Amino acid sequence: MLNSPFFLMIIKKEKNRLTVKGEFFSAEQILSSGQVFRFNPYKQGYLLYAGSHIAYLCQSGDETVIECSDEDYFYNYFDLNTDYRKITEKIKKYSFMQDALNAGRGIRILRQERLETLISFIISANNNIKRISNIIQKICLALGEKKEFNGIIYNAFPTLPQLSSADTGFFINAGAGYRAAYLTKTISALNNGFDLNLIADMDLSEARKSLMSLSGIGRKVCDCILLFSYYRQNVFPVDTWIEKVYNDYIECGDICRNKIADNFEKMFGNLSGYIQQYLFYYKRNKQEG
DNA sequence: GACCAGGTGAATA
DNA sequence: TATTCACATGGT
Repeated sequence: MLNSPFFLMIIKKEKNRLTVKGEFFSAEQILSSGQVFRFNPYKQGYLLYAGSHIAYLCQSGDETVIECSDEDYFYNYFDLNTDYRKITEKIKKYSFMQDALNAGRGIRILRQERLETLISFIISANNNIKRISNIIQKICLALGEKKEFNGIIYNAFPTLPQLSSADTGFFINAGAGYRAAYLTKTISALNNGFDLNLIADMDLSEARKSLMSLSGIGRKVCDCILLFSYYRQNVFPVDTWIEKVYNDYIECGDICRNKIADNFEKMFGNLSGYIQQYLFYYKRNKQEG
């Protein structure tokens, strides 16, 4: 049992199990916020796959039980050491954020693995989330190590050597389309001295310049990688949904996405990543309903 | 068929 | 520097 450092969230950490309580954790909201592509409904909850790990999330009321292969891994993964009450208190000051906050209060910024995030978001370009998930699942099935937890068989995300065994034809066959060539080029760069760990110590512009030198990584994919696997909270990835939001709330015009991202980042600073996630979730779900 | 989905890279001016 | 276009694929 941990002493929770904040009020509304009670966290219990036991072997292979986390218990989370409070308004700032929603399995449904986290999984459908577009950060993560490997999960599926299972029994009363969801199975979630991350790197070589697996978790079963089951939420009833405001309590979520997470049965998982590694409780320390998922404690960090779900960013449970961060007080989202403090963050949302600051965001509340922006009146136009009220609805988005109320709709997605249970969202958290995940701390995902670098290689998996990088490969996943190269695939995400000009694509939709269902297809992205299918493509990644095929890649994991074919290349990832087979694992077992509590009787559930699953595949880990492939390691770099495992990814390197695939050629462009394999990724086309997995459904990646024209992004297949981006993948093999970038995987090749990673095998030839490009060190993802060095990005963590660079300042933002240097990190961007470096990541964007890889094939298939432009400003938006780069910023998703920085936010979801390097926890750079001061980036504001701008995709088609966020562009709609900007046109709705800020100013409607023909401003390019990079400029929108720059403007949002100036407006919101270190709150950028959080605000981006609340808005993405809100806009995308409202559209579907 | 046209348009869309967590856009990028190359060509062009 | 900014603008324009082609690019796989599956769903609506």
